[in-house]
Amino acid sequence: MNTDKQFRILVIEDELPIRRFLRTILETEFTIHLAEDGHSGLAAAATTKPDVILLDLGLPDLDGIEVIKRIREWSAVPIIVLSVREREDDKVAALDAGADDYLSKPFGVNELLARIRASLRRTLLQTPEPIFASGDLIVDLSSRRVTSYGIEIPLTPTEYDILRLLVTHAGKVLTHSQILKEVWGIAYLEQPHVLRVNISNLRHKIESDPSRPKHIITEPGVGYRLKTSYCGSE
Amino acid sequence: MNTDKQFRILVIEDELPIRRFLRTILETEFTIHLAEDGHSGLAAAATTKPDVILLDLGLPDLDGIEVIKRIREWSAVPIIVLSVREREDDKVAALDAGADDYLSKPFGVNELLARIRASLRRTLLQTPEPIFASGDLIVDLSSRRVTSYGIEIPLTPTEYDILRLLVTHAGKVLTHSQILKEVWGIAYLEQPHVLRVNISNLRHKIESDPSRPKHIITEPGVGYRLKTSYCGSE
DNA sequence: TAACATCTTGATACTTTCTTGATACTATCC
DNA sequence: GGATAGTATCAAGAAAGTATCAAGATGTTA
Repeated sequence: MNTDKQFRILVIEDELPIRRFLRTILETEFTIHLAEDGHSGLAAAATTKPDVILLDLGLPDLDGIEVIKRIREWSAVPIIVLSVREREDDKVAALDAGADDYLSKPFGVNELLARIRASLRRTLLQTPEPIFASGDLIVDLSSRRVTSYGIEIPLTPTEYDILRLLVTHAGKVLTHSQILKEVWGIAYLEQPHVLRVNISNLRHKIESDPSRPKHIITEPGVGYRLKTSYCGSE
Repeated sequence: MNTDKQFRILVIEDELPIRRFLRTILETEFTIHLAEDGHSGLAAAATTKPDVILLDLGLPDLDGIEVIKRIREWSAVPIIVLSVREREDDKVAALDAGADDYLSKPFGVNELLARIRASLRRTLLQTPEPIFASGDLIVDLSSRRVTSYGIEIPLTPTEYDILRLLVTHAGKVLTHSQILKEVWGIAYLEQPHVLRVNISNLRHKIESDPSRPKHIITEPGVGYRLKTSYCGSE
């Protein structure tokens, strides 16, 4: 969240006329960033750290629902969907994927502005940074980077999924079944072995002494927990 | 925010058929409270502490905008406006008064449900879970952590299960059989010994003087009780 | 197809937790 | 005081859960 009065809005929209139109009506009140497809939109969401995202569902390269999910992996920024799709199913899918609001085109300018204001008002109170830091370990969910003592650590997709889950619930215990369900799906609920192997591998990458973990704590009989604000010397 | 799965929804709507309709579609998933005019709606908002309010703008006694403003004076509960008014000015006025969303009648049932879920999801992120605190002892059920004098205490699954049971019924006496049934299952009903051993172990971890327990009180011949708001020196 | 990274699975060593029996303590009643 | 019923503690073996290595399976890329 930006502290000055000028909030940032990211517009992800492939049609040039609408992009221009949105910029015109928004730029007097907000700082505008524009992206014309899903991939550059995702990149811009990470780099420009907008306070609100306006998203068109019909992008040329990525499905809009997919864009919402990918952003929701690391950010709680308000997402307002703008779409020509009027079908209720589309609205439900977008909202359940993590969108905050859904406006059908054509929409009224003042209504859009009012809905943006409503979103901003809600998030003014709270917005945690999507960066987890604890001692030597830094996990930046927006850029998908993990570093320890400043050195970048390459993680496999599965390892990163586990770590992301732990980071988004840092400090809390996640049960084996919770992790298995989120990372592998419900079919793997009864296979804690695969989780243990991956936790072991993860520890060998991010812990300085894997046999005495400082970050990923085992809660015997229950699950694992990512320790918050670990500060060396113990 | 309610901790159980059943969220509360307050419907403020003067037309009986719509009230009935909303109750029908919502009551399988939520606990529903109904109010038929502005004044009783405001009163109900204060007494029932809903997690979401559905508000009709066209009430007989008070203007809907006025209702939103009055609620916003003391509460941040999500308000979703349901209205036949299609004019953009009405939407802007409602949103700027503090409404979170605006749905024009007639609306799709699934869209309404999705927008309710979106509102609940947002508020779920920012409301911290309640914790139990009594003197030196702090039990945080949401992160499964127990601390005494700020020092984290590792508990075994069984010990934690017992303590959780005591915390969720803090102050009340739990009989031996109740605890045995909940923690070990009905097969262990006649084995109070295993419970005693675990209570003893638990006390040695969380009591500063296990032979004179301040937290887990023995009720001879009955069971055990977790003392609430113990504040030292007694 | 080869080279590479990743995932799954099995075997094994290791650690923690649970259960059980023996024993000691405490309060109450006679 | 002694008996009794209920309670508390200790310690050791059994059971359950956990960590690690490494080989085979799978999939991806050039």
